[in-house]
Amino acid sequence: MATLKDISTELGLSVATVSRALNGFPEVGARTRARVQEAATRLGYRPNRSAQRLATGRSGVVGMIVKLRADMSADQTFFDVLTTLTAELAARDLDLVLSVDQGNDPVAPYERMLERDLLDGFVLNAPVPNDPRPGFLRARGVPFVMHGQAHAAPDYAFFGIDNRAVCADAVELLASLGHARIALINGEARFAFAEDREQGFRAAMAVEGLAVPDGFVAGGAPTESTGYTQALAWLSGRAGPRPTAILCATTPVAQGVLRAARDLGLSMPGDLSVIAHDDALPGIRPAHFNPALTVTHAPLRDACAPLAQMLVDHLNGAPPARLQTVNRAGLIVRASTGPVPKGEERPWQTP
Amino acid sequence: MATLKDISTELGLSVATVSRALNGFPEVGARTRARVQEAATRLGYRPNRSAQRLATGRSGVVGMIVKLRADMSADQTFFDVLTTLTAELAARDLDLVLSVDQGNDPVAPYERMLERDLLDGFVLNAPVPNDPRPGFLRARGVPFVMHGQAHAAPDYAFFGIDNRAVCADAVELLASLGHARIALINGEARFAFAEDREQGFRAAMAVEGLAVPDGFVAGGAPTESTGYTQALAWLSGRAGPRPTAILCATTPVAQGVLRAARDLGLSMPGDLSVIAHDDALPGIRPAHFNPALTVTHAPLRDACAPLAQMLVDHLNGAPPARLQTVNRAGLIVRASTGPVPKGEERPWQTP
DNA sequence: CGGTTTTCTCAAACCGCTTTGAGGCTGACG
DNA sequence: CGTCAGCCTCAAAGCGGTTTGAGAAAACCG
Repeated sequence: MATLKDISTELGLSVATVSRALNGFPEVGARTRARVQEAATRLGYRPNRSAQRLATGRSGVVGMIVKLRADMSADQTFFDVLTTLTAELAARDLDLVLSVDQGNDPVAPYERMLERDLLDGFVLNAPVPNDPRPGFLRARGVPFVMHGQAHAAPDYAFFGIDNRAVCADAVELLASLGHARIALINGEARFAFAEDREQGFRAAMAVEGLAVPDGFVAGGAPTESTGYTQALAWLSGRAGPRPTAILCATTPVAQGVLRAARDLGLSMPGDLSVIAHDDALPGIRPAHFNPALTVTHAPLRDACAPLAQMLVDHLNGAPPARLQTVNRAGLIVRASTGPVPKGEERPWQTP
Repeated sequence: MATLKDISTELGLSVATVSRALNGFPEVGARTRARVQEAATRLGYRPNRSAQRLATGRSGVVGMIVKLRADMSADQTFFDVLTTLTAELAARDLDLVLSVDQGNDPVAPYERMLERDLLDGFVLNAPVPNDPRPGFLRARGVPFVMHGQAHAAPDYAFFGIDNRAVCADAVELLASLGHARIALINGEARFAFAEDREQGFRAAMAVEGLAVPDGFVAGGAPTESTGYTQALAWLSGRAGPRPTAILCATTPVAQGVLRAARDLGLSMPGDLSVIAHDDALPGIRPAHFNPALTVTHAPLRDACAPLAQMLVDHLNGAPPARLQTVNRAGLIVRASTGPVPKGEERPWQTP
């Protein structure tokens, strides 16, 4: 493997000039630079990361923590982000190293990774309310970007979607179709996004003048069985009048809801409207559900390029508070939503 | 952050002595070593990885390629291995960096990663017959370990299970229960493990004197729908006499088979015996299937610690041909296998 | 044409650690 | 007491880059 010195002797230049030429410094002449670059590609020169890091203090490696549950499984959505992010970072000459963690202390794995003394920064995900990680990393002076929005106006770099709007848009659509009894199967309550969605849901329902009785906002793991179980409970009518529409946190949840409705002999959207938020995970096709699923659509994957770029900018000294993006999910109306069933226009009684 | 030099000046020693004391070299006296270690902990010394790497020529980072399919999804089993492997490597002071690839050239992504000049070695997985990767990496002098066994007696380090025995054990169990019409839903034919399993299956059937007509060895993606579709085809009886037992490549496939059998009103194990190979993926509980699934059991995860250790040993100069392990899957008999149904003991006609 | 900028290039220091080769000190032995 | 191991320690040379301060060459100026 060719080194700077190889190039410099080859060309009769000093290593300093070669280094500058390659790194785009202005002091080096155009002709010299061209010669150097030609020689570099010809000799197959690749900077040695360790040497670069030693000299600059930067490694070109960033980290991410995989949170494992007790059963050793990880969040399915994590891997979609992981793979895309890896590719986006690689395109920007950054490598991503993983670390897995099963513990309860949210910052300990970050601390351990920092001790390995390899990382330039972190990508965080799945923020929770009052997440301790940003404070910890800022105190250590470690750059990071957050996937997801924990609070209004954080002072760090993040990419998120407007989770209040996700539910508000869905409620607005359903209300315009005459629905009054709308229930929500939210994500796991401990995550910030779920908190935001519930707020958006309740606010939009209030705007429409609709009640949300206790028990018709549920939460749980983003799985088919969560949707099935919860929908069965609601639609059996034992908990009071059936909802005429159900909002689902994810498309697998919606699959469960659809199955429950089918099992109960309900037609869609005749008897029940279903709408879900769609993270656009690979291998799940809401458009091919039966009926085709109406969704708010915001591919998780879309966050990766912005996050990668933010992290690069941050590492290059950009002020993190400037590196913030909030996307809005798009509403895609398909066949799973329709007008409220005749005779079911009555809202729930306010408790 | 304290450096070696800080310690050396603090103690009036040279950096060389301090380095040796800390790294356990025999030339340094016990008293000196104790003093150095005390000072190191007192000053909070941490060796600078980059400097160590620059000096030793090793980075402490190994790589792995994630193969993405056209739909951007990755093999589910990959992530189970990935997380466990990451943890096992970290325990041995190695970091794992990923690279994603969607191309057709099997070695190109490895080449690209090598160009980044960051890696000490690779972990490969999912070998195919005549896999070109080992040859490529050996030619480059890059250490690697393989998860899975591509051939009899390769000359590189690998960890695998005896895939012939997986099917042979299953066939032997079923034959002992009187089954004669045994079908196989194998994994994707392009992988080496599937080839081995089919060989094991056919060999064991031959030993039992049982025929395997065309069409009763299928293959496909390791999914529930593969199992459902294939089982439906076989069990409907349109393709000839039903099999009385079905071997499945994975537990999700078995789930599909169970569903198909239920849909057709078949009882298990009364009308049909089912057995699967169980990779022990998190979140899948064959013991809780209905009926509880008989399996050959070999957690993919079990490969990770041996692989990590092999890679460490290899990096430390152990001859790779010595670093080979073949595990044997355990047979766990549960409720999905039983005696052949009365009147169904007749084998298929040899074609 | 001499003097001053500007432009380009270089040698050398440095990052923090490992490793080599040499030398000083100790004690045992003759 | 002189000598020779053996034990300990040291200075110094890398590892492969980046960065500084200075000098040489070229361009500009009056």
